[in-house]
Amino acid sequence: MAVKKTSREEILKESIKLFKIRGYYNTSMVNIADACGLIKGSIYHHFKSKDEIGLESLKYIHNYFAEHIYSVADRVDLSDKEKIVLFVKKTDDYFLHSEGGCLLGNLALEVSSENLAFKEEIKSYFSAWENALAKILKNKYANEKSHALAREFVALTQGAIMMMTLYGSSEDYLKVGEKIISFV
Amino acid sequence: MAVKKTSREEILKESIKLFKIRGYYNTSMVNIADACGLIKGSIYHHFKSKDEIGLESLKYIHNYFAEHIYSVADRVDLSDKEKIVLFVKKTDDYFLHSEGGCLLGNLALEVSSENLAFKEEIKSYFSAWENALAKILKNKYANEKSHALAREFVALTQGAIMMMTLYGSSEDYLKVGEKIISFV
DNA sequence: GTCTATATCAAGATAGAC
DNA sequence: GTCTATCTTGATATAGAC
Repeated sequence: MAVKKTSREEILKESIKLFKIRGYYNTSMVNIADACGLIKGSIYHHFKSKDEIGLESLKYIHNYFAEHIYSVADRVDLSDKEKIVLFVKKTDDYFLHSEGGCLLGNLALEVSSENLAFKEEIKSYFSAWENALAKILKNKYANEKSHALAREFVALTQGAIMMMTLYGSSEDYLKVGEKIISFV
Repeated sequence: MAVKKTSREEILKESIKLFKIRGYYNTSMVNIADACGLIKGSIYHHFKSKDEIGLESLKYIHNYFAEHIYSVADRVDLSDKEKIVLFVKKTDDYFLHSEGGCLLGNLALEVSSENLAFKEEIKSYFSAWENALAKILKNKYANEKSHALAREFVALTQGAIMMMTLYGSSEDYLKVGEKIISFV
């Protein structure tokens, strides 16, 4: 909840864009510096390494989802149906405007077997996503069933984002959201 | 159908393993050469560039799927139910023993927005997957519905592979196959 | 906080000996 | 077909001036 927009946050935002589109290893400190209107060396005043930028980028997105999307599951002023509709709407708003797909999903496949810290952060992000969905499903399904459905929806969403990114069409992605809603 | 195992194919097989686990950009010519018991420069006798190895790797896997898995949809000696069961069994046999997940799915997220030739090959692989599944579904569902279901299964499978790779558990992945079978 | 300059290393790729 | 040796480029990262 920082009031003042920090330079550190600006660097993270530009890095996230680049990591999603170019991939992590294929994004250089020069690419990041260029996007920020800085020179390569200046980035090291804000971050001590590229890996730190990578990990902070993952945490930044995870934090955004936790604050703005997963939190919907805890709203006491909404019915379950309203919760899932809002949840899906917010997820759509994010991914339909996120060039390059899902950072955490992308790096899950590219980096996670090489970098344990990245891997743990990515697992934590997906687990939180599952838990939030399961919470909304719990009044209608048993606990285990809720989690199984939630896991399936997360996987389906990631697969749909992959296809949307690859084919440049959001049509099938949007049907996933409708499907999730229909289960509540 | 080459009788003699070529050195070129050996290099491809080692490269595919490395690309899946380490990622494309993070795999160097030295990594590939080491895995083949060669020295870096020797690889260039077989391939003119790393990008050629990458593209040939994608085609190699695509060809394997077309020959051994997608072809099941054209079997005239099997019922639709037998086809889908065999299709899923062969898919499972592949991915349950494929450390690092699906090469084409991984590179879809890492490389495809940077390399058009890779992107086209990856799209072609997923389209062929969808077409094969849709062919098996066509006797039970309308053409459009068959393709919509097939696309959904492909996306769900890719998402499930992502989660299987990340969490190291095949439990949820296997349920996807059962689900596909239940639709025929 | 950003710059210039540089250190160090590893990348992709090529030439030519054996 | 594999090797040694080398070229060139670009990577991460650091030191110190402004």
